[in-house]
Amino acid sequence: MRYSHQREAIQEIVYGTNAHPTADWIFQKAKAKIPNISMGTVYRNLKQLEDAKLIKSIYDGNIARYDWNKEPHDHLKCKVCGDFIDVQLFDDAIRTRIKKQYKFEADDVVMTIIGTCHKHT
Amino acid sequence: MRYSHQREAIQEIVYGTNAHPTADWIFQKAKAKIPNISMGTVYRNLKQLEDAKLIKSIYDGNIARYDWNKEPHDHLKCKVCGDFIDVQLFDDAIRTRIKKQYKFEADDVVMTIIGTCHKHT
DNA sequence: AGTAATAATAGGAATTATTACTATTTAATA
DNA sequence: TATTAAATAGTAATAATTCCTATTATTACT
Repeated sequence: MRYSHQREAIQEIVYGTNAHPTADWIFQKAKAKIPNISMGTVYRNLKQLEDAKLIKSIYDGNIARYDWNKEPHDHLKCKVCGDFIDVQLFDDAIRTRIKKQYKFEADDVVMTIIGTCHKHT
Repeated sequence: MRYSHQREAIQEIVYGTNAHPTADWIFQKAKAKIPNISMGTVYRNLKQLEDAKLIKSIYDGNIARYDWNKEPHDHLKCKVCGDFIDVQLFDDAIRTRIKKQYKFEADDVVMTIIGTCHKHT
């Protein structure tokens, strides 16, 4: 993977927030630094960064979000403000047990708790 | 919600499979019964059926699938054949504990294990 | 049964997220 | 510095879903 100014900027943007940004949010931020960057560049680089295990993608309903946190973890999704919050629900032992429990070669456990966060109570 | 022939057909299709069908799959099946049914009708009715708690929707990556199984349960997703399999990973006690563990009013726990099913080993 | 009110429909246009294409630019390196 | 191929900008295309509107069908009320 050859260096590119655009990819560096995109990576910095993802690494600089806990908000689990969408491709469009990243695109808007990137335009501040590189005014004529294009959406295709954002998507291509997000995919490359993910392939290189430098970021992870998660689906929030039907849209992709990106996360610098590569550790196994889960998310709380607030249906009021849309916030996506990192949580560690299980230790690795339980996670491993889940993977072994079924006749299934498990790679990844994706878990999201949907509800209302403390800001709206 | 007023009766409609189309909605009845759509509900029967969802209730008649364990395959967690997509809107398009349901549309194809519905056309066999009602040749001029339209995609908008399928989506509108799936939403109504979900609002009426008669079906549930789940996201498989970025596409919606529909499920007649309204009980709390999780899914194994096979990345080879795309199969989506129902599993009961936790008992209700654990599910309840998860909901209480965070300062978060939790409505639903969405969990999917991604990997390879027994057919490909 | 006949009619009025309005929910639901078909068909198609619009939207949103994402991917694909292509001529041009740019980073790596010989 | 010249060469080469990866990366880019800009734009077109695709896929899933939602929206719009004139027409149709169900229900409620005579």
